[in-house]
Amino acid sequence: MMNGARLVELTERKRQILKVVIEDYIRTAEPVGSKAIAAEMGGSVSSATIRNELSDLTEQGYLEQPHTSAGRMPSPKGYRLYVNELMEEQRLSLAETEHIRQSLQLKMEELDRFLGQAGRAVSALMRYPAYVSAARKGGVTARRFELLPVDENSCIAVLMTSDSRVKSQLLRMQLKVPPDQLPGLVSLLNSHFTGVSLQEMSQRLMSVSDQIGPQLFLLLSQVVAYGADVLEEAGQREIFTAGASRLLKLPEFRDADKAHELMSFLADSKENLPMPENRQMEILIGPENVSDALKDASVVVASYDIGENMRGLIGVVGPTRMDYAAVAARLSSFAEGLTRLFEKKELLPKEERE
Amino acid sequence: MMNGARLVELTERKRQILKVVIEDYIRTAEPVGSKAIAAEMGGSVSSATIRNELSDLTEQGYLEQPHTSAGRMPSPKGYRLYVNELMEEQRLSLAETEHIRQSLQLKMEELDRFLGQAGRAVSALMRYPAYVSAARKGGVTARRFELLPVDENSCIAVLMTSDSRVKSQLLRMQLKVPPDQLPGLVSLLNSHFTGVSLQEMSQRLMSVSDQIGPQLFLLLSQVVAYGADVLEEAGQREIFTAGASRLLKLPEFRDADKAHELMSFLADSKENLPMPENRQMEILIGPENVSDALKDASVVVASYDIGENMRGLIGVVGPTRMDYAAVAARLSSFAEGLTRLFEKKELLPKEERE
DNA sequence: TTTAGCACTCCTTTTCCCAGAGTGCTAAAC
DNA sequence: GTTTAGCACTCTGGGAAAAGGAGTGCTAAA
Repeated sequence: MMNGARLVELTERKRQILKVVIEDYIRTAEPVGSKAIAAEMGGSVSSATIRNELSDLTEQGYLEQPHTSAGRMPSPKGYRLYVNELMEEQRLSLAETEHIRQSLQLKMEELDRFLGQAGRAVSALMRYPAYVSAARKGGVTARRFELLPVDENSCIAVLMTSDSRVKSQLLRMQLKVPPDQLPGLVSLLNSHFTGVSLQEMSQRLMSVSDQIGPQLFLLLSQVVAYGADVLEEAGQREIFTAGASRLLKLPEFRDADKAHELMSFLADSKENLPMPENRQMEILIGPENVSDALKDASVVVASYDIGENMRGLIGVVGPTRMDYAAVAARLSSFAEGLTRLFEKKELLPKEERE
Repeated sequence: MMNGARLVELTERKRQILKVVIEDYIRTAEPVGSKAIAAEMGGSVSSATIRNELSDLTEQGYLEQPHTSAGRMPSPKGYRLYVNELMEEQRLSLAETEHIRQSLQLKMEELDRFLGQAGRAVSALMRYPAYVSAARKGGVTARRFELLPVDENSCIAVLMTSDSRVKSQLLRMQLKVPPDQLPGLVSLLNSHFTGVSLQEMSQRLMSVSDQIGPQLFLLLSQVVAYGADVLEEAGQREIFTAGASRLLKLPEFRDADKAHELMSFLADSKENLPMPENRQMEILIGPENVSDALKDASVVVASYDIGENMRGLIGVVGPTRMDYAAVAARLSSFAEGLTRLFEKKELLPKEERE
């Protein structure tokens, strides 16, 4: 309904003018004047005409004036229209696609480290701060336990999770357990503590307490506690941010206080960054952001798949006048690349379908 | 020899004046005038006398004047004397010691995560950016391998390193290997590939190539390659930085360009941060830093022990006028706390002495 | 409906000035 | 000989005033 209204609301010329204003403002970070617009539109109309149009656009809330006799700059509403309708999908040059492809060709060792790298790459590419996260699609459970004896006082607990990640840790045993008792414990673990939720695990721990001896039970508790730790951690999302200092290069963040606010938000609030769950890509403009620190900034965020079980988000933070077309194009290309990469590399091999 | 010279070079009163200037400047970030000094010294001498002394101190290079008729501010040489001789070891209040103790009481899960937390804690405590790293004292070798069958196409490789860390990964096998062949492979791994350097490992891989069948050899290579990866990574130091945005609160970094330079240095150059190997604590003042980005900043860095096999560094970056006494006191307390913490908690249990 | 012209507004930059803080020197006092 | 008071001089920081400029809105004519 809003869209229909808009199409009537704005003549083709007004839309064109709006587009010019926004793209100019994106480039220069300065309010745009009628004369500049007239020039940019090929001189087919005079600056006076433009002024009339600008007046209308301002009245309708697409543009703003910092003060009476300044040029115009886009309002959030203006940016929104631009992003929805005016912006041309930017095509990436071959060179650039190649560049993105290459920056993904990094050694990917562990997911955490890799996400950090991805964040830095995106930030470098966009020249804005970026953030990355990965989250499990569903709940994670234990798939398999294993215990390896080291000596009488310690053993290694190995845990494979339902998303095929393997974690292990050395455990010190409070009470000595002879190595030949371990296999029994392992089968107990695998029969009772796999494929169940965290809560369920602690309940089952209680229920088996009388079936085995105290030393074994102590060790069992340790292993289960470790497993619970791993699963809990696996269910959480960690967020990596990169390139926050790029903000300082932008005129709108010359003011140290503003920059500080946003930067410490990026550094600390690993929680409140925009995380749209549904869409493939989302653009949040200024006040559309919930978070207060972001109210003068915009966020472009895309999602990508990590195999079949996980989904990640990768976002870019910039000033409201950020070059939405360019950022969106690159980010979506990057996200696609990530999805493909995780398909191919099988960092997390797909789970057997049951 | 320089020290001897210095003791003669400066009268007690000059030293006192120097101290007042530095501590004033630390507080205010403004050049200090003769009158203020006279007042702070209890009015026992007049400002004129102070001026004479200041003149001398400036000539000797301990103080600087931004321009002819401004107050004095300390030069790096002045700070150096202050740190070496004038600064009083600051005693921490009980409350503060307690605060430090508490900020170490965090869940420490994995070392990486923990170091990140420690960095943030230090940065919050000092109100300056901080960085943390951990490095193995000696080379790391493999201590023990294990292979756990998953199915015909994959198995889990577990590796325990000489510093008692356990790492594991799921391996996809190119060629099928029946599970009952694994034990033999494990004993081969443990007899030939433990306790040796990375280079040695690849040599031995060659030498055993004709002793076993091709499928087994392929798997063996995979495991050894994984082991080499782990060891290599374990030998590297990663550096965590925290609180970089605090720079923006300091008057000397109001200039966005300066702040940007230092901040991106902190974010990127995980390599070039000051890393004194020997001392317990080190203070590097302005130009004493090798790195260019740090030439207008100072660094206080302390080392701590992680069990018996590792050693870490924790540093604070600030303006040259940073409050050396306060930072040094807190940092050293923090480093001690870390050392004790790692002793107690046995995150990395001490290695058996052979 | 478009355009030229013009008066007007408000920001930005520059210039100017001045108060204030601080120095260095000199000459007297201790 | 050291310390101090006094004084002339220097330099900065900040604010006011002025100049400049970009841009608008309106009016009247094309």
